[in-house]
Amino acid sequence: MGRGRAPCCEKIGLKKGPWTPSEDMRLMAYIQKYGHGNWRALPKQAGLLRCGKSCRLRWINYLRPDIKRGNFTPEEEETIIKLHGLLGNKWSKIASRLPGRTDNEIKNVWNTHLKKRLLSKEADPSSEETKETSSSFSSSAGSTLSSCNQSEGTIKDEGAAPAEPGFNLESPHEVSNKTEDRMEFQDSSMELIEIPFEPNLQDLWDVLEDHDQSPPSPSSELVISSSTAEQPKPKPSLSSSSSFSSTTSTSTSALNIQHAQCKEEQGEQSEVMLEIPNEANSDVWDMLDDDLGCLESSKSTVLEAQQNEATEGFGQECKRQSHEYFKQSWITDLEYELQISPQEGDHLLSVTKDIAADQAEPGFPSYDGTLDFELFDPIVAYFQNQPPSPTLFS
DNA sequence: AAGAGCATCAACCGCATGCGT
DNA sequence: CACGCATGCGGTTGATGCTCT
Repeated sequence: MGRGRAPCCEKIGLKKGPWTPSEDMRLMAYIQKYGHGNWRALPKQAGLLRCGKSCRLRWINYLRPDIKRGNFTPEEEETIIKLHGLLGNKWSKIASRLPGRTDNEIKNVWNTHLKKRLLSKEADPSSEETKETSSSFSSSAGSTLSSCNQSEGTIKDEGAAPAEPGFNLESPHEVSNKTEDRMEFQDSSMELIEIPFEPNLQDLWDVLEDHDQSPPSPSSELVISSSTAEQPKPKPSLSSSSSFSSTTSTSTSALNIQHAQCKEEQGEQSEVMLEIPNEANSDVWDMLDDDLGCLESSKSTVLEAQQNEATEGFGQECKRQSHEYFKQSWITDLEYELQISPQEGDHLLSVTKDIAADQAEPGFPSYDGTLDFELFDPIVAYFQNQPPSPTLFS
C-alpha cells in the first residue's frame, strides 16, 4: 500500500449530518452490549451507515451516559477560564477536568461566551467581574484553583488522568477534627471519604451522592473509611485487618480492602479502608471511573427528570424507580468489583459478565462481524436491559 | 408578520500522535 | 526504522433557532 494517510472512512454511501434518534439508539445499544473496541469496524457491525469517526464523536459528545447536559455553571465557567489561561486551547485537557463536559462543548462555550466576555472585560477593566477573573490565581479561585495547583504535575503528565477540580471529599459524615489529616492527605496525594459502616455499600451511594464529586486522580490514593459513631453496633462483615485482592480479570492486585479497626466495645469507629497504591494498575482507576461515572450519570438523570417533571411524561414513580435501579446497579456492581457480595443472579452482573466474556475472546467481538437484527435487535435489547433515560431522550 | 442578522452547537475535516508490524 | 492504521484533537463549518428591526 502506498504511503500517506488512509481516508478516515469510506465516503461513498455513508450518511452525514445530524443523527436520527434511531441511529442514536442503535449506536447506544451496540456500545452497551459490545463496547467500542474498534471505532472503524463499529458502524458496520452495528448496522450504521456512518463512519467510525462520526460514531465516536456522537458517542463522546452526546450519547455517553455520563454527559452532563445543560448550561455551564459559573463555577465551571470560572474553571474553564482559569484552565484556558494555563493550558491554552487544549480543550481535551480542560474537559478532563470538568466531569461530564466534552471538549467540543467547552470549545463552543469558550468561543461563544467566555472569549467575548473576557474581551469585554479587557475593554472595561474596572468591572467587578474583571476583578474576579484577573484574580483567578488568588483566593477567589477557591477549591477549583487549589485543585489545579495541587495537580499541576498531572497536567503535564500526558498518561495520567488528572485530578478533577472540585473533587471535594469533605463529607457530612466526616469527623470534625479532620483538618490536619486532610492537609496531610493532600500533601501525600491522598483523599478521604468517610462513610457509615454498611457491608452492602448502601450508604456509600448516599454519601457519594451528597458529594458532588468526581473520580480522584490516579496519582492519588483513595481511602474510603467508615464511621460507626451513630451506629449502635459495628457490623464487621470483613474480618479485622483482612486484606484481599480483587480477582476480576481486569484488576489483579491493586485493590486491597482492609478492615483496619473494629472497636466493638466502644462502638465508636470502625473502618473499611480501600487503599489503592499510587502505582496501582490503571484498570483499578478505570473501574472506579466507571463506578463514579455511573453515579454521576444516574444523578444527572434524576436531576434532569426532576427538572422536566412538569412537562415530561416520566411520572414520579418512574423517576423513583429509575433512580433506585441505578442506585442498586451501581451498588451491586461495586460490591461485585470489591468482592464483598457477589450475586450470581444479578442482572447487571450477568450483563457485565457477558460483555467481559465477549471481550475476553481473542479477536473480540466474537460474532461474525454483523448483527442479525432479526434475532437481536439492539434497540429492543437496549430497552429490555436498561430503562430509558430522560437525559438521553429529552 | 417577515426577513435579516446573530448566536449556538452538533458535526465534519484534516492533521497529529501513538502503536503494532 | 519505516510504514500503515486507528484514534485523538483542535479548527472550522453549517444548520437551526432566536432576536431585532
